[in-house]
Amino acid sequence: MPELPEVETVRRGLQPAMEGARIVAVQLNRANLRFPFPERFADRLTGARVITLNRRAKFLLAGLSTGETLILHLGMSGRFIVERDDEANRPGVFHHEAGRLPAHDHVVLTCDNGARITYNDPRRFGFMLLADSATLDQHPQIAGIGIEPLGNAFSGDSLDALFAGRRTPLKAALLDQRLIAGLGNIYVCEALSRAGLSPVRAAGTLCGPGKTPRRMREMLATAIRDVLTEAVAAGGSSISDHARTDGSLGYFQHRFRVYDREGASCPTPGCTGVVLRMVQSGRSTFHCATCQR
DNA sequence: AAGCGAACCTGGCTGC
DNA sequence: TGCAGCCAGGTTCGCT
Repeated sequence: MPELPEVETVRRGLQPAMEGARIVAVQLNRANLRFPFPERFADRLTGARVITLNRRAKFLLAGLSTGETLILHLGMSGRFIVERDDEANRPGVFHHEAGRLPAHDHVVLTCDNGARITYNDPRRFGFMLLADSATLDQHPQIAGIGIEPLGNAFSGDSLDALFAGRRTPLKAALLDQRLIAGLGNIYVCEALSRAGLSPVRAAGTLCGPGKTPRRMREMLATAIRDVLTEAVAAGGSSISDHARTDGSLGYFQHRFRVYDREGASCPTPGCTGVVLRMVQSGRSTFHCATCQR
């Protein structure tokens, strides 16, 4: 489920329960997720205090008092459930638990503030790792990650440098985490729709000094930033009562222009096209061939 | 070197 | 109702 906005929403949901809390118990219900858990994983977490909870790309990074950082990735279907002692025996109070199978509760962290944080992941594409905080940037999972699209440095000029000489389709280039960090299938489709750019266009055609490529990459950078910002805001708007930590799409899914809208009229004002679905490198691309060139 | 398909898993939905 | 087939928001591996 989780692309950048969903991971950021999960981070904000977990922050009140985790940051400043000490982990007092760790329950592992299996030996691995996508990867095996680190050696002595439970021992290395137990007693640690969570100092910071940050996000990089689609990773959550919990900085611990032990000098290690807990690296979390939700894969396709990972989610967190936060419960408090007084709510522990009232199943159903969390609407997002609908359909949750306890068989997929793989990790349970108990904190000294009474919070119990459960990681549930049916497909187990997610993972948890530990890294030395001092050298976190060199960790294989973190090193080589591209620019943060919501950071101050991201712009059309960034795309000029990243896409130069690339003949790969825009769709694939935007999904490449080594170039831009945190985009996934949904937001790539949405950003290209907003920018009026074809997913099959070669990425390198946005580069160079010309007026047209400059305009195209500025449009794309703006579209990426806007769609992510709006999605984070929409996810955040549902946190008011309780932590929305399940990685679901919140209310933003009702605002998709093209994703999962095959056959619908193109939402671009004045465009008479229809939303099409195609497959690029094994994944669905939704787009309008009329206004996306 | 880059680019593509397959693989890793399970669950949910569609259609016969 | 049952079951086969297809699809899913991510990443990595291995083969052209």
